[in-house]
Amino acid sequence: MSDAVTPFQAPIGTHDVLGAASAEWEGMIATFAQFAYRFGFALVITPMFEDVGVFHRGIGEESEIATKEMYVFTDRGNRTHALRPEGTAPVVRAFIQHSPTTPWKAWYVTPAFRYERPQKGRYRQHHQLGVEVLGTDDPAVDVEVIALAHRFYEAVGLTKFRLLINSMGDAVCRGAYVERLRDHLAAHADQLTDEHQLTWSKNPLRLLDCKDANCVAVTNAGPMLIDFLCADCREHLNHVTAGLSSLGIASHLDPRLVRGFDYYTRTTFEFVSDALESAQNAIGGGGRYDGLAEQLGGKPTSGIGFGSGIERLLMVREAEGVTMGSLLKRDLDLFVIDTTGLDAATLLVDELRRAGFATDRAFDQRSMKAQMKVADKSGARLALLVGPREFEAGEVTIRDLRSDNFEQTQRSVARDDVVFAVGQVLTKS
RNA sequence: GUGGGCGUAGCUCAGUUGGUUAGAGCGCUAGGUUGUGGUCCUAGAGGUCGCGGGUUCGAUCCCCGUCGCUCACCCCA
Repeated sequence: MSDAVTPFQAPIGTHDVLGAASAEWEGMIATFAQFAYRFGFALVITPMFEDVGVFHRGIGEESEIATKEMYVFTDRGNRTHALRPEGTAPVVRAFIQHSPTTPWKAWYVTPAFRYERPQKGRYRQHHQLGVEVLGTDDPAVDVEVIALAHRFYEAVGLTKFRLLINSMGDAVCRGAYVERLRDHLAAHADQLTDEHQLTWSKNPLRLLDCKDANCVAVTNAGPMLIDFLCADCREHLNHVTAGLSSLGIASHLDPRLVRGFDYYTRTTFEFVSDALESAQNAIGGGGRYDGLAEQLGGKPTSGIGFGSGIERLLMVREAEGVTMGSLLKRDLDLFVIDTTGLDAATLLVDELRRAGFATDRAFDQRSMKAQMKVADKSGARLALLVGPREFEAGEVTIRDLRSDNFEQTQRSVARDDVVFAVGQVLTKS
């Protein structure tokens, strides 16, 4: 006797997508792919894991993600790899490795892994849609990337979201500001929360992201980067906000906006949803990373991108009660019912599928009634019946499953005319 | 990493102040209709009451542990 085996479950913080959710996912990804194509982006696929250095040098060794959230492992060849915690660094690594002509516009859809306790809208494996543009620092590209995100959100039915924007400065002005901020924090360190006692000197910008009232008070009283931008950075930011404005896209300057990765320079942005009560209200974000390629060993190359969480988008869609329906039609055209006990369905289904119709069938020799039920649930427009009578006569019965008076509209056609006949019915509706 | 809530059928949930065979709705299967779905009726299948240990004559219920889910902190998509 074998012992009962406890069934395996998906690992903590991960989830399977199937059933009703799967069409939403497929629709979300297909819609994004369509927008990316429309905006001139091509798909890029990079490995799920990289040398851990790609992320350490990219997102910053002191960042939360690098220090305690990455899935780092050693392979059998003693190489230290990390599962990708985000989408940008690997794409930039690929850019450096292959030197495509610039501007290089790439889009991606990928899982991202972070070891953290799951909660609403936060998982150990989540999925991101995003784009990157390498090789130009034209503020018009910033506008294009942000506009792509904005138009995409609109297309999937979101309405209650805001665009927050800020500038992180560049090599010229950011360093000087960080020193000033550090000095300010040093003078008020006693007012910061315990967990920030180590953070403020190592990564002072992180403090701007804190929601603790005392921290907010301290940083609000201190210097703001927006006031210390060099002339070039200031002009760049002005170009971006003006460009967005000309497209009718409102942006809200948020001088406190900083993001979780160290690689950002100049334009930084985040889309937040007002439809969510929860703490996880960011549906996407990104920014410019003009120093990243160099940090990863490449030639100095400007870059900008954004990423958006699929789980978050679907969550917000639900929270907003989007009524536009499924993003993707996934009902079948045809369902073949075969009660001959022979291989009539096998041949008919193959012919119909080759002709381009979405077609399915039942198995296991079930009764006509049972097969009809399955046909109905499949969402198919037409049922094609082949019973002994049709088989003998060389015919197929076409039944409109979406008609109120299907008895009247049911008719038989010659077996050889089926493709033509269903084509007529399906194109005129 | 820290803290709260919750684990009963595929799903959503009742229930037992500890006591024989644990329930409903939906879903699924079959029949009513010997070749016809969406309505209706009938029947059936499906549960080690998350798992392990303890207390007890007896535990799905009480206690402890554990695993998982969930929410919040932190952080982020």
